[in-house]
Amino acid sequence: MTTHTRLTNREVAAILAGVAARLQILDANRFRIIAFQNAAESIRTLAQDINAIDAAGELTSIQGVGKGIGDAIHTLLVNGSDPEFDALFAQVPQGVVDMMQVPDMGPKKAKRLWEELGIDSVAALRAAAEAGKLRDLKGFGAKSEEKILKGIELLAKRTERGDGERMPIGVVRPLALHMIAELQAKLPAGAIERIEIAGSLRRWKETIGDVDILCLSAQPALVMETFRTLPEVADILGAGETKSSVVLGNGLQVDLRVVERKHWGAALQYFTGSKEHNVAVRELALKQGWSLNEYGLTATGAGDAPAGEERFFEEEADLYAFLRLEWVPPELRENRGEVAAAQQHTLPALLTLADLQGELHGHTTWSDGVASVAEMAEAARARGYHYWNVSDHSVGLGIVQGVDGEKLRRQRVEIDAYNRRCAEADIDFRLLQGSEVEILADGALGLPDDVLAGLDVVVASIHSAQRQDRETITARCLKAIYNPHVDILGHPTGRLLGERPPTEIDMERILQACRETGTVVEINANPARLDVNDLYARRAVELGCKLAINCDAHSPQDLTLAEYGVGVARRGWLTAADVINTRPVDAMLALLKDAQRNAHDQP
DNA sequence: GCCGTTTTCGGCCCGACTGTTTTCAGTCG
Ligand SMILES: Nc1nc2c(ncn2[C@H]2C[C@H](O)[C@@H](COP(=O)(O)OP(=O)(O)OP(=O)(O)O)O2)c(=O)[nH]1
Ligand SMILES: [Mg+2]
Ligand SMILES: [Mg+2]
Ligand SMILES: [Zn+2]
Repeated sequence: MTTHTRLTNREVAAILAGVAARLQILDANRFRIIAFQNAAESIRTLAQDINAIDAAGELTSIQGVGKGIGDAIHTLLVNGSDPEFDALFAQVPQGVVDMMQVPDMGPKKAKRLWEELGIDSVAALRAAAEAGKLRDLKGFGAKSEEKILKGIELLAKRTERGDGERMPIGVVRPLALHMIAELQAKLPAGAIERIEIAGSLRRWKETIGDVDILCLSAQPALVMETFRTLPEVADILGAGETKSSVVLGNGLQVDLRVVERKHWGAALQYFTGSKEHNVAVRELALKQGWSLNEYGLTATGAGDAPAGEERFFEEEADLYAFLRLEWVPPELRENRGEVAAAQQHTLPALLTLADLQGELHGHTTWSDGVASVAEMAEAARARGYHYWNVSDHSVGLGIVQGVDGEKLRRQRVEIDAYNRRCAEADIDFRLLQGSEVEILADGALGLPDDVLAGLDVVVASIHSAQRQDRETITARCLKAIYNPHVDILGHPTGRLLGERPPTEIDMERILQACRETGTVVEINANPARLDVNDLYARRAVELGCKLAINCDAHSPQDLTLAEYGVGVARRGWLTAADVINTRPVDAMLALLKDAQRNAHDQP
């Protein structure tokens, strides 16, 4: 019996991060601080509910959670608070922690301003800087004040955007590609030998903190000068000999690093990250007697090579190979087991965009799509697909004109006619007829079973009453999953990146039910959704589920979004075998039929 | 505070850029 509300993974992670921040300000042991940061990050990126893990007594199985932090989390979950954490939170005000969000304001500066000038909020910091009160402090000058004011402005700009400082990959990626194209166009031919996106964008993370670009050039100064003067650049944060940092008008930061050829391999490895992956690889290198930085390896003397001996790598793969590691696809570089797998040479063969044979969720003018059935089919064929499931919305969705049984009968005629034309022209393409059937508030579906039975592939999803409590919305989806006509659970968590948090749905129970019934879990590739995300995708496969990658296209252009879904899948360690729409149409349909035959009654 | 195909103790990644530092700390990548 608990009297407090259940803490989410995100909330527990935030508390641990808050502890780490306060320990930083109090100048605690730096490894203790890192331990709390690591535990926070680990829990933030956990696919399973921390309460369930605690209930199973398995907290210390979480990477970075040992006895100390494990016990504290347990106390937190059971009592709603932990006395030692409470003391830390009472000791250092939130406002002082908030000050560390200001660029160039770290724990040391925040501590001194707090202790020596009593500044305990970003607002107070701004006032003091504007009044010129900071320059009296040793180590601070007029420039520091200026920088702090600029930093506060930048912070405000970043936080006024919905979700805070990170932007969805779907927004950032086109901007980054555009900047690279501009750079290449503005520079003389040959100035850029190689240029590549690095950082979280190369790893296809769903949100991007900043863009990182690596460039190989014999004229670094020219490249960076050109970069800093691109039209979209609003401000220059830093400009040194090897790297520059700028801010665009929309608040997005872009970092450029320029290197010479012999450093390319190590530099790309470094700049791709993640930080946690880099640390893991560098620790492994040390065990082999080599110190790794962004230039290459230097022997420490602890191994066979004499101390000071250097190794350089023109290609990233050469560096991994030297460390006796399989080359790690960037999407896996999150220190979630990939380094160990690379050592064993057991990394998964990740699926690729080219593996997709068709899609199973998309819309036409029969509901809220902007193109006809034939137009969408042509677009799908142009993508190299061999099938596409017409899954217009069912009735039950307020604003959208739904497709009922009668309309489906007429739509079937149109689909059959298109397929007949393909067959006559000997074209290996087939339209399927389905529905994106609404899971109504009580778990009933927006179409009757006898109508669903006549469809090829049924996607069930939620677009309304998304604020139901955890038990209600989970039971609602379970009911749909156990309907034998439902083939795919569409965008299961309902989140919209930067706009709407996921519903309270218990994904562990949902995924277990999907595995039980053979219901396929969707990776909705629309970059506003990316739902399920990488973590749930990986968990789904662990539990034995199959997945489908769908653009949920409402227009022909939307089909280009598939690459974002593939990014999620690869980050979830998925192979082609895990994703049903990598199969030819008949094999894919046979798989769904099998699941239907083996369907269980809902317990 | 966490962790272990060399360890249950003794490690824990490494460098660029900035400012006022007169020799390097702080912050960030
Ligand atoms: N070895 C090492 N590499 C780091 C560290 N911090 C950052 N890096 C590397 C790996 C990162 O992927 C890369 C770019 O840094 P960013 O701060 O931009 O991080 P990243 O792009 O991964 O995520 P983001 O979405 O920008 O927050 O630099 C560090 O502390 N140590
Ligand atoms: Mg970045
Ligand atoms: Mg960066
Ligand atoms: Zn849809």
